[in-house]
Amino acid sequence: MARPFDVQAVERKWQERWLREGTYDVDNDDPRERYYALCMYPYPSGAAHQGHVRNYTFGDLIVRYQTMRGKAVLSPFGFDSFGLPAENAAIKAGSHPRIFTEARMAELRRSVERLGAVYDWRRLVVSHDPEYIKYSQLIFLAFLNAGLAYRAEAPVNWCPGCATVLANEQVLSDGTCERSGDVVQRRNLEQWFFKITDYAEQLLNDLDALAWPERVKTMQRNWIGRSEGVEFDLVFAHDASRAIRVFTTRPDTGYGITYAVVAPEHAMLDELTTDAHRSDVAELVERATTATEIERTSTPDCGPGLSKRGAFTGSYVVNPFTGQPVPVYVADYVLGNYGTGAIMAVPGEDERDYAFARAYGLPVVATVERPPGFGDGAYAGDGRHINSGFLDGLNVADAKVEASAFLVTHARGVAKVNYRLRDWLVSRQRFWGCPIPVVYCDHCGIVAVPVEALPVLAPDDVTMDQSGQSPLATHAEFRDTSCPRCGGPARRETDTMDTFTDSSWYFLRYTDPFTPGRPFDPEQAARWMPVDQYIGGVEHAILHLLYARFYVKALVDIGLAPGVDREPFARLFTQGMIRLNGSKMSKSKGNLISPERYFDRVGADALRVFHLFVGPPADDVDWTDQTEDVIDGCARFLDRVYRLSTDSTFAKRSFDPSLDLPLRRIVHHTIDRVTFDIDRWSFNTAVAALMELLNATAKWARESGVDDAVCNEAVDTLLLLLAPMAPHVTAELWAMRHPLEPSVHAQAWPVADPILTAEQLVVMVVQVNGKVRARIEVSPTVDDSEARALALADPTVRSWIGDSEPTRVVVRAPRLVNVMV
RNA sequence: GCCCGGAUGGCGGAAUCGGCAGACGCGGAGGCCUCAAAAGCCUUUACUCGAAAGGGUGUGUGGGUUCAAGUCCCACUCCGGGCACCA
Repeated sequence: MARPFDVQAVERKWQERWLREGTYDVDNDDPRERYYALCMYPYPSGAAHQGHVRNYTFGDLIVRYQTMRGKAVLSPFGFDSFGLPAENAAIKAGSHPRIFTEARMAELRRSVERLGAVYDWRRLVVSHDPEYIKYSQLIFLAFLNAGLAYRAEAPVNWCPGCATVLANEQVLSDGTCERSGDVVQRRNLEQWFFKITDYAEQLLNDLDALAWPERVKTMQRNWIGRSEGVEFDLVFAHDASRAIRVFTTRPDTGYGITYAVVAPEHAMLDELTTDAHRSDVAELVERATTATEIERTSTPDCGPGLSKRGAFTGSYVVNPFTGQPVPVYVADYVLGNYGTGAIMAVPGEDERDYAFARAYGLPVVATVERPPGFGDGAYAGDGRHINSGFLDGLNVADAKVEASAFLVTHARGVAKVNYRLRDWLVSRQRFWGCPIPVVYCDHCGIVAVPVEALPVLAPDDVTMDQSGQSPLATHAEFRDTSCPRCGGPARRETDTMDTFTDSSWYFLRYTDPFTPGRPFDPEQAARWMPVDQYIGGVEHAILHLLYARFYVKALVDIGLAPGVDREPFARLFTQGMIRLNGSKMSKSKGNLISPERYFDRVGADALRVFHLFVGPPADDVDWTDQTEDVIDGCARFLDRVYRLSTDSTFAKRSFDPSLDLPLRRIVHHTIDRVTFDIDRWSFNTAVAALMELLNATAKWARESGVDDAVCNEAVDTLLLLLAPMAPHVTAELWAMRHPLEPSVHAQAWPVADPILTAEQLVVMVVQVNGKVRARIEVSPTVDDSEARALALADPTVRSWIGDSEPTRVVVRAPRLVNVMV
């Protein structure tokens, strides 16, 4: 494309100036109203891809727009620089992850600068920076001190591909690792956990007040999975002093308990199992505990597969409602780590119990009346209770209340709330992460590394392989140490922390990376937080966004962030993903379309306008054969802006209201439209409005000649409104037109004149029998009877009505009249 | 299976409240400029009947409410995403 100016030179010039002058540096004592705009800090995977471009284009638009609105905008940048890909790449290259990572960081930073996105680089935060490590460890120790970090043996998810354990959140629903795709195995290992479950209730309740996409909030609610019910005892039939404890959300169905089930991991399984059934039970347990998640969950719900998934223990417990003994089974459909690990089974009202009962020939009792026409199977809906003694005739809600009360008095019952959410497993058997700052002493046990000794840094000369133990464990000099408490021989923890711990507080560090000796000054953090606008991909809906919420609440509670809002992100926007031929564009799929190519060919401004214009920001973008043409179209639009702004060949004339007022009205209407659209994140229509303004101004200048003041108002307004979207070309044109003024981005956002935005004439639609038959220009203030008279007097309308009298006339002045005949 | 989204011209999309469907752009067609091309500029472009004036049809499918439905209600189809033995 032949361009009317040297795009590359202009973009380079302004990028250098913004960087050199620190245009978007903002001090903590800035007196203006504060605004914190943040894109999720990126994993440094090298030069930016289109997903980054889209993200930072939106973020930069907000930063520049809010600055023009007169706010002190905090716009920081950083890198989530710890993590597995760097470690794996380093193993492959025989190099150090730091070398690899820092090279990728430099590439990404270069891309971001070439995009023209502006940041306060003084606040750069990097996960693997020793300062950041120090404070990540300080926070870990504070959690440990507060009882929020603990070490426990538990069945955990082991990924053979990554050679490390994973958090539940990192295992996909098909039982594979979200990163490597390997089938995750279950292992019993001693690991570090964070007590996120202490915050389950708050994490759930506080979602309500957040201005987040409903979809993301729903995902978090489902993940937390609150359920209310009753925990109570099922006493052994042969020994009333012993009992298994069960949890249920349907105490009302208690008369329908026809058996009970314990999980294969249940502590009392051995006690329950009689000699005659010992081998069957052992076989089932063996199968269940060695099975991968996939095998355990992929078996069909009914049919022959089920016969392999449960076994009778030989014992009986008593149904507290009927007093009758019911058999106790062990089955893998009951999970050891939810509720009490044991259930009362009600096949009449629970689908899983029904399938199991069918497969094992267990009785099914209906305790809730079925609606007419209901066939076989479990019925989970509402209805009158039947076969239920004192509960008969009650609906489900009322019966729950009565049954719960009964269990409280007769079966040591207590009301109980359970969550699906598990504690966050944070230790990783990998090298490239933040070391966990504790030592193990034979005398003193687990001892925290003293704060003065932080940071605990991993040595550089470590052999990294995928043996399954932490690479640090093989480094004797690091591993072997002395106990900070007794001075005796001790061993360092050699696991590192999940990288999601780093991304759980970086946004706090941004608010004050300046005060020495502390992660951040709580006073500064409290002033900037919460983030006013957080922008990122929806793939973090549960992982990062849940962990960060937990961190902030915990940091406030343990005194590290007093006064800081308990929710980190007031508004969240999740952008759509970019697809190429139907599949997500990603580095791992190797189907990236490099932004660099477009920076070189059409410039950053054109690529930015494309990402804004292509569709709603929340929607996915399909990168197709047409995309190249659309990007060229965006470059063409900017070229037209350039030509119009620099054209001095239009015929000059003096002000003429009939020629100039219509254009001025368009200009001021456009100010309102663009402002409204940016505020509601409708960037595509904001760009369309600017294209319309450009077209209208060019047509006006060409056809009627120009009055200088009117022309300048139109062009300058266009540049101001376009400045957050296409910062380079607008900065250049503004500087050419106003060499003595501050730059376009330092100007105030324009405000529309209400007199000019008020409508002068309205097109009133006249329908006959609901079909548009005429359009009449009317004053916006016409009342209903005038509108009706005007409509009925219109010759075209008359011809459609003919001789007949209208049966009804609906008038909505000044917009519409509908005549029925 | 459950829970969320979505379906509008050849394509991406627009349409704050139930009130002109298709803004804006891409692509296409025609024209101007040019020796010619590129670039630029202008006109046109939902489908359909018609020479035209003008008419009819039209927002995934089928019903409904309404003077009026892309928009609201009911049922369904397809596509995308999330969750999935959580008792």
